[in-house]
Amino acid sequence: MMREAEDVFHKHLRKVGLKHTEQRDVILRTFVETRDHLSTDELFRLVKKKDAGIGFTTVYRTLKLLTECGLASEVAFHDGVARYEHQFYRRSHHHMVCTNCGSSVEFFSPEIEKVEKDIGKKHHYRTTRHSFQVFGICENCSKAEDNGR
Amino acid sequence: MMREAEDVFHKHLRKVGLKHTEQRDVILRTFVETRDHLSTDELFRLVKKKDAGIGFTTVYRTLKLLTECGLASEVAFHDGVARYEHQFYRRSHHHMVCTNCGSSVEFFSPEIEKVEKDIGKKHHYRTTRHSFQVFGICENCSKAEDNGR
DNA sequence: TTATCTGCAAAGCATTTGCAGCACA
DNA sequence: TGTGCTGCAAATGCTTTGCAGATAA
Repeated sequence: MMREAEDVFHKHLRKVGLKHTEQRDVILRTFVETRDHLSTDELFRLVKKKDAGIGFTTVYRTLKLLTECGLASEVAFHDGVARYEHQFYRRSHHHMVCTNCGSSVEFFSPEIEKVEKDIGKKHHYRTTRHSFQVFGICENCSKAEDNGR
Repeated sequence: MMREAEDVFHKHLRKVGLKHTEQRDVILRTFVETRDHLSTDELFRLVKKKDAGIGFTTVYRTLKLLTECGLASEVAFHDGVARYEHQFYRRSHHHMVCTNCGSSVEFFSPEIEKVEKDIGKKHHYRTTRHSFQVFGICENCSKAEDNGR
């Protein structure tokens, strides 16, 4: 998986005439090996542990590159920061976020894909993507609330 | 409709011990009579046409108040600005946004409500709301693209 | 009278960009 | 050898807050 991600990334770099650098590789590897929804800043902190010399700007710009070549995609948790997750070999999925503690679960829902298609057809839009998140309170937080009473 | 919106707003103000001012009324009226998805800044510009003395901050804070009492709700178009729409007497609905020209259409989809409920139950979340948007290219922009070739 | 409101200006914050020196090809 | 890269610092753009004078109750 890591190998293939690197392949995709390096091909993309060559294709658009950009260079292959040590920093970009470190950032890609850190991103792919993390199973989470990272903000630019969170990824930056992880990258710094491996190579303290890499700056925020480089992480920020590399994340854009990863998004361009389809390795990363933005997910909106509506908490004021952009988050990214890796899209390598992953089925289309969605997130449910706990508005109390910020934890999230992923789920798959073919119905949603169907709604996108149907609505596009109905209104003559050529749809490209959609965004769907569910918000609520997770089991743990619900319990904690009850105990607090 | 305007009358009822004012009622809800004034009751809310009294309830939380806030005052009824001319500015707040102008902002409410402007907001309710506009059928659109307004950013704070857009609403501010409309309000200024009626009363040039009203400042951005007041619009911003009043929009928060309207959201608190359920008259407004935030919609995410993912373009970096917060947008609001009025919720008075409106069925739950969603948006499809053209990523080229920014225009949008509204649609209703009971399936989405069902998915929220089902997923919440499955993962033991007490769901409170969800966010769903479809993105694509509208008919006009598609045509314009074709003509451009 | 007095607590709240208003509008200005300034602060916050995440994101983006300009630039001088560095590194890959 | 030269174009692109890096990281710093500063700019940007939207959102939020502090404050002194104004206003509703």
